[in-house]
Amino acid sequence: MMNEDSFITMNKNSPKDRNPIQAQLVDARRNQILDAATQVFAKKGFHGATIRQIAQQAGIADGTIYIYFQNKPDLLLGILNRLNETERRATDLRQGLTGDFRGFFVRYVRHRLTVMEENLRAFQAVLPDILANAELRERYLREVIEPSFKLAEPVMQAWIATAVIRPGNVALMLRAVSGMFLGMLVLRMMGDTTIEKMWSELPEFLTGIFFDGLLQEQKQ
Amino acid sequence: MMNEDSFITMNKNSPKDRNPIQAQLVDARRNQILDAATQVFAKKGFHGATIRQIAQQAGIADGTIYIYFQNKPDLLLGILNRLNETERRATDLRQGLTGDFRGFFVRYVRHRLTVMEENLRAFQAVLPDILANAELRERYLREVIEPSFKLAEPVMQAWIATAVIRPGNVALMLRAVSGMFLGMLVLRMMGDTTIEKMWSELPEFLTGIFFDGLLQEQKQ
Amino acid sequence: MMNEDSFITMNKNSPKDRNPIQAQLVDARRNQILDAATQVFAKKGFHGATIRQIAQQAGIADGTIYIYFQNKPDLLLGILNRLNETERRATDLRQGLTGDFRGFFVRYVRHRLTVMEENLRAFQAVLPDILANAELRERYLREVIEPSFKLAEPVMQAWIATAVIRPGNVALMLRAVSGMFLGMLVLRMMGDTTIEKMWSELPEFLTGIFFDGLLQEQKQ
Amino acid sequence: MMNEDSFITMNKNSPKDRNPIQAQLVDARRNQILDAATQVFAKKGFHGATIRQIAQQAGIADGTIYIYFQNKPDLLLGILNRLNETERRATDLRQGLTGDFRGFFVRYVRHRLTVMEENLRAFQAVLPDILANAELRERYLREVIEPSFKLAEPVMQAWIATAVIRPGNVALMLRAVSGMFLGMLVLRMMGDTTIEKMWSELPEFLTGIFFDGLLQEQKQ
DNA sequence: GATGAATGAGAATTCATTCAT
DNA sequence: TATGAATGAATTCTCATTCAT
Repeated sequence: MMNEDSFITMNKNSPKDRNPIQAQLVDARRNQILDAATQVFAKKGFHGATIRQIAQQAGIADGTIYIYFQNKPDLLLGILNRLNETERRATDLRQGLTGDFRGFFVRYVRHRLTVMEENLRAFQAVLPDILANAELRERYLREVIEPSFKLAEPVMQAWIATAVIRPGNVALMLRAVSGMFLGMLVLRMMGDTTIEKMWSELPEFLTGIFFDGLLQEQKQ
Repeated sequence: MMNEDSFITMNKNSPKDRNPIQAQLVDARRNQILDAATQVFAKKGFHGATIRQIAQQAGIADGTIYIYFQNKPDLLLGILNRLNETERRATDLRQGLTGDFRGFFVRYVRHRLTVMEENLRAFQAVLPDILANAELRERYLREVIEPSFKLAEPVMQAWIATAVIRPGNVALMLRAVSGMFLGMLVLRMMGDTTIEKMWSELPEFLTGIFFDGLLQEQKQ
Repeated sequence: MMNEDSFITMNKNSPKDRNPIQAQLVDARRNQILDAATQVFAKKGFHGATIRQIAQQAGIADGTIYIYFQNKPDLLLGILNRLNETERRATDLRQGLTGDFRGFFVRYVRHRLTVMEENLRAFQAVLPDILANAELRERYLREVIEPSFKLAEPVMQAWIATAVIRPGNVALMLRAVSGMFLGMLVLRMMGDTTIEKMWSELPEFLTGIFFDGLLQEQKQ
Repeated sequence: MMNEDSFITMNKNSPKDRNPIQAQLVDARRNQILDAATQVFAKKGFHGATIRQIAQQAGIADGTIYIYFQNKPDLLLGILNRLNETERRATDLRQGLTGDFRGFFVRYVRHRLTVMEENLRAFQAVLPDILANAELRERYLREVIEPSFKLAEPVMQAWIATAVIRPGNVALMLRAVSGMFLGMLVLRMMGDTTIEKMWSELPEFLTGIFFDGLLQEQKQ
């Protein structure tokens, strides 16, 4: 568990660990820059954005960015890491193992979608280049997607074991659920206004689909 | 006088005369270039790719590309349009209005996923920059996504009217279904091997979810 | 005299001297192209103009131009040569040697200015590059300016000899007169509207200056 | 809190603080670049010159030019403006309103011609493209030529009012005088050696023409 | 640490010219 | 002769990154 975490988080090895105030200042500056980068990347895309624009958005000089980040791609990684951290926190499924399953599922979906909405700009900044860039893609897969599947799998297994959900290909089920989230996110990023307007109603709606399907129950 | 004039102005091979052959040649060349662009974009991303690389991949000179496309972004739109046409030509939702609904749905999903798989490289080449670039995003939304929703909406309505599927927010249903496709596509583009290996089983699996949900039927 | 002429005029050595109709056609086509080039050069400048624009203006294909001219600079030389021919014809001063001097001068100035006005576009096409390009400059100096000074010098001398005009530096007088023409031309090319509107009154006005000066005659 | 903020936002060397030194440096660099551009334009013409050549001549990197000038045409305008300012600072027509008119005129002509000679390279660098380019032409007319006519007009009026010079079309007189300068300049730019050799005698000579005309005074 | 002027590699694009048809 | 698609050299301009102050 510790191991997995370690490669995700950040700037522990700042030059002066000893000075906690220093470290805080450095972190504040890093976040200030990452906020600016997120804004600009989201609006213009990674390649459309220039260091100058990010510096201006952050209210600092171009060169200052290079004190806190090695290079431009590093900014993207920085955003990605912050996002991953959030993502990780959002993948806490332990509470769902007990109690009302449908209620838990709705709450979980709502939580995920809220996190997504809050980080929409960061996603918009980062996703295109995750898709375009093999290295980033690999990294995101290993560091975020696969770990969260690994986390969710035993939970899903438990639900099957307790006869809550139908036996089946667990891996595929997980991918269907998270793929649905991802699809909604991408549609929203594309500018689909329907999705945007209905975002808060999605949890119930999607839960309905996953629990009951779309069909009329003509079974009797 | 007549002679002189006619001699000067009569161009034997005026563009009109040889239109059909000409048009074929132009189309072939355009496709040759788009194929090359697809390859290179998929490998390097839109911005990572250079016109030179695309020209080399196509086996032509840099300048030739600019005879067929105004500029680099136009290549992207060219790929998009071609994809779009393929899609449009192949999709016929009307057949689903009669007969076995579940069977139709499976076939439809299989068809979509097959098209997606066949054009995976093209999607991978194009999607990141659609997401990154506001103008492309806008165009894609208006010219591809919204029209296809508009096409599918009455079909969905008909299914509700014939009591095949449960009444509900049609717009949201459509988005759930196509979002699911999109999600699967993106997961696959991200390199998820499970999705890749199981791609051919997705149609039945997804149909199962949309028709029956995930839950154990404990309802009675 | 013959020698001097020979390097100014054109395409005598067209491939087929023997066929006079051929030659005429070739000349017609050459002129058609030069007319087009004059228009486009005048509007866009030599470097701003493209072969394609000239071809379109002439209503022919790009490649056709290269049947009649070696390259783009050759078009400029072609225009220059046609202009020089005109210029040469305008420098005929022989009639001025007898009769009413002031009347002759007015007529001469009017003639020059008319020729200039008629060829304004050609000048506009050619002058900038004569000034910018050392080779063209040299050529224009040797082929047009110096010969016409040489032609005018004895005439001026004769006028001094007959006590019509005050003795003085003949070379400078000639340069003052033709420089004045040139200055008017350049001012007009620059777009000065006053000069343009008053163009037809310039002959009398300039003659007035050259004959009487600007001063009030307070001599008595 | 105060501390943190001040630490982040206080930029010791804000542009305002070091304005005077900064401004001088910027000016020096601009002039260095304009000098180089003048040299290269004069030798190769505007289009023949490349940014690289100008940068090399200035001893700086290509990109540096773009810190001080938006683009290549802007260099031309920069040269123009500098010329313009030199001109403007040096020209004072008011002194001519009193005292010896002929003496003033000679001095004025000498001054103009000297300025022209000193900046011959710059003129040669700039004039061809002013003539060739419609936009530059327009700007030069509005921003340089017309204002200087506007400046000189009342002076000329005053000379008429004080019966120094003969009444007449003032606008045309001004154009004749400045057109004469322009003509001399262009003849010299064309490489006429006579003009070049006699440049220093032009003031008296041209004054002679404008004051007395060319004619023998046979009037009595 | 912070600055921002300077760098220069690199890319898109244009266009004169050629040549197979 | 006439065409115009193809060529590819050459050029402008951008921008990530460095480094002296």
